[in-house]
Amino acid sequence: MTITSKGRTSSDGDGSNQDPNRYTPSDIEKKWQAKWETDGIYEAADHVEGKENFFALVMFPYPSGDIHMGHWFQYTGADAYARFKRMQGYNVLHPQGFDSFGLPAENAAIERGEDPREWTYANIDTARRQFREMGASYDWSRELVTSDPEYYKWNQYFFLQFYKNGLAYRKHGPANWCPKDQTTLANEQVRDGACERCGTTVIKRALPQWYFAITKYAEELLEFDQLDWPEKIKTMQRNWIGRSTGTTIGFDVSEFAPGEKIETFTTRIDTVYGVTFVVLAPEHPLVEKLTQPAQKAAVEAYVEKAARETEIERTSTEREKTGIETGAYCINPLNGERVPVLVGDYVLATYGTGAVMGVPAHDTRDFVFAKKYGLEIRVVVAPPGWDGGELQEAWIPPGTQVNSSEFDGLPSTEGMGAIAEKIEANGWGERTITYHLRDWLISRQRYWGTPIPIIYCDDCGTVPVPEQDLPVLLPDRVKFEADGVSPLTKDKSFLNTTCPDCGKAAKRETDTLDTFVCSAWYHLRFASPSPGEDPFDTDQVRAWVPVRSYIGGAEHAVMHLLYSRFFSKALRDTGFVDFDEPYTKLTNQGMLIKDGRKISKRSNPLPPDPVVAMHGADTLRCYLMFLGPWDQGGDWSDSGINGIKRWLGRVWDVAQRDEKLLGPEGETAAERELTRAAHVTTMRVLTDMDAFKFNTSISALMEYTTELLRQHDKGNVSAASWRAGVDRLLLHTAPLAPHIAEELWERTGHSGSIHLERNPEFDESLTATDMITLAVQVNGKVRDQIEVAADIDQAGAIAAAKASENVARHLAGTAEVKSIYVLGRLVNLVVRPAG
RNA sequence: GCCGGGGUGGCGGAACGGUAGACGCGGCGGACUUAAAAUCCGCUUCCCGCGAGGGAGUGUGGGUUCGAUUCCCACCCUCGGUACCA
Repeated sequence: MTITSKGRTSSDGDGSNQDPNRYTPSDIEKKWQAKWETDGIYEAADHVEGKENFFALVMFPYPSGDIHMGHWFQYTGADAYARFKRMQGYNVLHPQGFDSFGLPAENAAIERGEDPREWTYANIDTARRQFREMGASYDWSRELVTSDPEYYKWNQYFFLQFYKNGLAYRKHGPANWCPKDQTTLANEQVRDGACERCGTTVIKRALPQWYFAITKYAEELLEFDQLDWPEKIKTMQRNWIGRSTGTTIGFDVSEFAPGEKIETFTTRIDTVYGVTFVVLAPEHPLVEKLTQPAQKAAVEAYVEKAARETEIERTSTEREKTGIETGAYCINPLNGERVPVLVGDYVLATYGTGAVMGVPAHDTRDFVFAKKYGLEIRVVVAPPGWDGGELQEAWIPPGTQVNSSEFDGLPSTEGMGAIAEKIEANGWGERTITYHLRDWLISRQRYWGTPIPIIYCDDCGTVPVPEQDLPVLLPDRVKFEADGVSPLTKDKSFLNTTCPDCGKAAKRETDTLDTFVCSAWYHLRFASPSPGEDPFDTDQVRAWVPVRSYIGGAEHAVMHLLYSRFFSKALRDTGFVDFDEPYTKLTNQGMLIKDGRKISKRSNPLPPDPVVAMHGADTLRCYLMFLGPWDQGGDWSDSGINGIKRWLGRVWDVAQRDEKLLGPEGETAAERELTRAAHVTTMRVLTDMDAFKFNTSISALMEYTTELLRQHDKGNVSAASWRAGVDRLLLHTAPLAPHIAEELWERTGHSGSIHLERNPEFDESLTATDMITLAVQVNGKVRDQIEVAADIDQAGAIAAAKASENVARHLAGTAEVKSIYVLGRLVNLVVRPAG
């Protein structure tokens, strides 16, 4: 086939045509993927003369099966950005790996009788192949797999460092338990009272469990000044940490339990004179001591019932508040009043002090509760204009202190501080800050995870595994039994060991670490993949971290992202790193949906492989990025992909047209027009790519492609500027469609990879035109469009506007009020009826 | 309830306070073809009009402005997140 000036090439990929000039994605994509890998062009050196390092990280996948379209959406966008930054002249590190520990592997193993390790590593092989088909620019030399002993060894190592420094501890107490997954869960992994993974209602179970002391960093984790993160994620973290300032105040109960006080926490100490009862959580340690003989049976029954209920049931807003009297009374230290002590299941043992002061007049829950049990409702913060009558509902906003002894008449906003001061001065309590954030529960009663490196010895107690004995290897070929209990508890060769201190027989800890421990520091290992005897090399980490661009889904806002921040701070305080934050810039890709619903393997499937086979990876990449603003997600439809395919076909065509048909260089209008289009395109593409606006980048490139084709058809431009234009098009296309760009770069006579080239530059002064179109408005309505010289002045523009026939018609019979000229845009003639 | 997105043609979506609908899909018409596919060219917000042109129009109602998709106020819908947090 000969390519003529009108030459067209077909871009359908049926492969039946052997024409070497045909765009056949499957051929060129395989070819380049292999070559890039052989040449190692995406492997990042730690230091390159004259280049600034840029760590472009994307959240690594869990290898639970095929890479699906949602992954493509996320990873092609992240890859395009990394490629763009590389072409901006940065020394870019864009690694990939697998977060391969976790429940799905184990569940699959139980369901299908497969070994979790085999299942996982088979999935990883598939995922690796699919990533290669995507044409992503990963530095595979740094790949990491978290279930490899050389990785999880360091989870164990860090656990021991944290243990030594008081940042890891074991505690016996109520923990979230998922009955289906047969394991405890961190608070962050409980959504609406249900297991984040399987949706099963979570119950409380008392167990000895390991924790990381994330709450020590609660205050520091609220600092986001250094972080260029989406406001949404920062807000979610703030809410999760849940800082509230208030006052703890003790209510004396020595009449019933000598020397005891009920500590309560409140954010509304201004209402303390309105306390008419105090409620304890059913689990509160004082419940038993305070309950009077007459109430004993009833209270015990109530507490037992509450224990059987789930947190969702107990905290449902629809549910009626219930409570029961203990028969005991406590003393409000401010006014000496004796108020009843109740037990109520709407009070949570895990928040604040596990006891609340009841102020029905100024708290919605207390109001309902008081109405139900006939308790006094005493107004102490009067609403504006309050007549002293009964409230119809709790008054929450500020007001004026009443019934509050010497504080009467003060605005409650001032009463708040004054009352707190009095309480502190008298030693009744103190101003306190509480957090919703709990310590990170890291124990999992499951097999497929990092073994916790602890040994229990009858004589020496809890003994950490010595560092030189790491890793504690996860045993192979374990047996899974129907009871769902972790095989580690039954594997004698694992379980039985000797005490490192005294040498006597001892038992290993059988719990494994939460998989979120793996992802809390993986970026450090990417920066330093083979450091020898250390978890990572400090200089290498310093070269790359903090991560300059981190990409991932918003669903990790309070799990991974919070844990990772904690890990950075804990590693800083244990002397491993010298920075505070792991990821200085975060971008969330949006969600890819189809038919208005999230894509899901079962209910709404959308496998990428058939699309790649039919259209090619470049087409799919670009299509996903063209769907809409990438950070807001996309709406998949099968039909639209043709538009991208046609565009790439046109790129293929335009790059290979015969330049001999074009003329010599000269200052022609067509030449200037082509130059202008070039600079406008580069300006748009550079701006948009940097802001993850791949969709508008692509539309700019589509327009530029059309312009190049049009100019070639006319044949009035020089071969040199034509060639430069094609180069520019290919360079801008390279991050988005890397294979076709590379193929055409080679075919147009370049040596070396296009992906190691620099982005084209632009000169803003060359983006201007000689003639411009001005809109002419009369009273804000467009009445004509006029062509004028670009350098026209205001008077000239207004005169030209008035010369328009249609404009003149609308001006007839009016008097001029004023005329506005917006430079290069429009003229607005403001008039009113004459006379 | 509270906190964040977002409501624009038949569809996905563009628009520094300045010609609303770029780019693409789909549709319609045409070229090429024996024919079809592919490709290329043109048209395509709605209403009135042969046309020139006119009117309406960015979820709703107000406001600021010469001019508002854009800024302000009130509200509706929708998608995420989150909550007896004392």
